[in-house]
Amino acid sequence: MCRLPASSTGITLHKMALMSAQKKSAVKANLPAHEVVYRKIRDKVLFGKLKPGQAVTIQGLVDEIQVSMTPVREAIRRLTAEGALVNQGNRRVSVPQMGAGRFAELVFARQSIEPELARLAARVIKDKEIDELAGIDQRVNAAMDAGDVSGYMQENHSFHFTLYAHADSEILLPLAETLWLRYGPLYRIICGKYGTGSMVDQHEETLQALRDRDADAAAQAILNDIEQGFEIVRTDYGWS
Amino acid sequence: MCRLPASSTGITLHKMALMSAQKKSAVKANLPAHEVVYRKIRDKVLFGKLKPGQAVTIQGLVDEIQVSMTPVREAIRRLTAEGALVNQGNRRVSVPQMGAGRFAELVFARQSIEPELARLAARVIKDKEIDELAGIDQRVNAAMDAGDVSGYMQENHSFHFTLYAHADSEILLPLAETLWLRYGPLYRIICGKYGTGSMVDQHEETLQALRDRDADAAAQAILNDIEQGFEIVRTDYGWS
DNA sequence: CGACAAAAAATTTGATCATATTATCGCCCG
DNA sequence: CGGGCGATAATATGATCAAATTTTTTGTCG
Repeated sequence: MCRLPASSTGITLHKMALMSAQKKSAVKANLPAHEVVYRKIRDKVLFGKLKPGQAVTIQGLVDEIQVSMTPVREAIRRLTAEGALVNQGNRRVSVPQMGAGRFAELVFARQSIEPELARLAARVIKDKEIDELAGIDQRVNAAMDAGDVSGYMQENHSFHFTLYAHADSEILLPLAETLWLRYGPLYRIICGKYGTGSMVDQHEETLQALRDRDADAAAQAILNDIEQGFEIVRTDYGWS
Repeated sequence: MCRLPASSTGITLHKMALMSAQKKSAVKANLPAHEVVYRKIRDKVLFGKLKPGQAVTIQGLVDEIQVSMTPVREAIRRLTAEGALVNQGNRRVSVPQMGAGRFAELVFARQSIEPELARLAARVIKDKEIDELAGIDQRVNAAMDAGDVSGYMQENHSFHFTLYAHADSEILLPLAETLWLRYGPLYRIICGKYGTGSMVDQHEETLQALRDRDADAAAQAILNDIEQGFEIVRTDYGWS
């Protein structure tokens, strides 16, 4: 899946040293520029660094990151296709805004897709991988205790998608990712308003269901986890 | 929403004549190049003009359509994000192939999303719009009677998405589109193998439910329609 | 002497950039 | 308050660089 290091070609140790000197991170240094830009903006949307309605310009990103226009354009097209950004007709793009109708759609879609991913994952997940999930949940709780909103959102995302990744799903998983991209900016506002203290999750119940090898219980726990997040949004915005 | 014709700038009749001579359709001639390329490849995937596994090269499209690399790259990135194409690691893209597992995911996703779109649409659709749908269904049947596989697939797509468009959905509708993009190449093979004679649909039942203002019945009719298509695939490939 | 395999050159394809072109927005003036 | 003018940002192209595949060459072994 990932781009393999070019070990088959005649890359010498000398050249490797040169590369790692030029680029910052030697591990994922040879990622394409458009991929780097994509991930950068994607994470900003996903973790609420960008507000709903905020404009995203090509040249702004060209200045921010040091790349040319072409990779930025590609990244923006991709993000628009994934629903992380929207085209505003007059060739401008911005972070999408949400109303009651869109939120209802988002609720329906997440409740349909994510429990199924949890169910598929529960059937094949190994004990060792459950332990890894438990470790992520500890970091979620730590971030909540520390009042670290940004860290909470990242670790919470990590918990869900580390679980879903085990479902070996090439269709449902990308769907879930687009839904989280839509949810990110809104959820960040809610978290900022109420703080991490009021956040509750069903991660413990999920972990227990996984340890019991009970796929249906895992699906139900994820459904409950999602629903608890939605409930805060619903009451705050009055979207009942 | 659409790009307005550049009437504000100093475009002379002479230049207009030149443009319409160069471009085929004067109506949507001023679409961005990347959009044109995108629609071209998208329709090819959707209606099965490209086989599963078939490679799609940038330079091949540059030669086929007469545009530069940049718009083609953007179109391919967008289509990859939508699942119409897949990245094969070594920076090449191709039409995705399907196995039993992916097919099961596709079945689940379409059965979850599309009945809901039909339900939402049924609540707001007007009589006149139902008549329009009935007209499309007649064209579906005409294509089936004529044994026109390509026409059948286009009109069938038109029937579903003309209905879904009334749902006023910005989240579920794009999801359904990506699922059809995944389904297109596979379904084209099946249609080619068995011909349009063996195809059956639930469009009449759907139309009746819409006329009855029965949203649940409309959702059920679409669910049955989808299921009938899947059944042929299942038996042919032995994916039970 | 022929054939297979490994290595190297060549061609093809993809990625990035700098630049020209074109459309849109904001502002000023009538 | 509306229409033209300049600034700004987006689109599209061709050129350039890098990587991967294919083809050719070469050497060795049967």
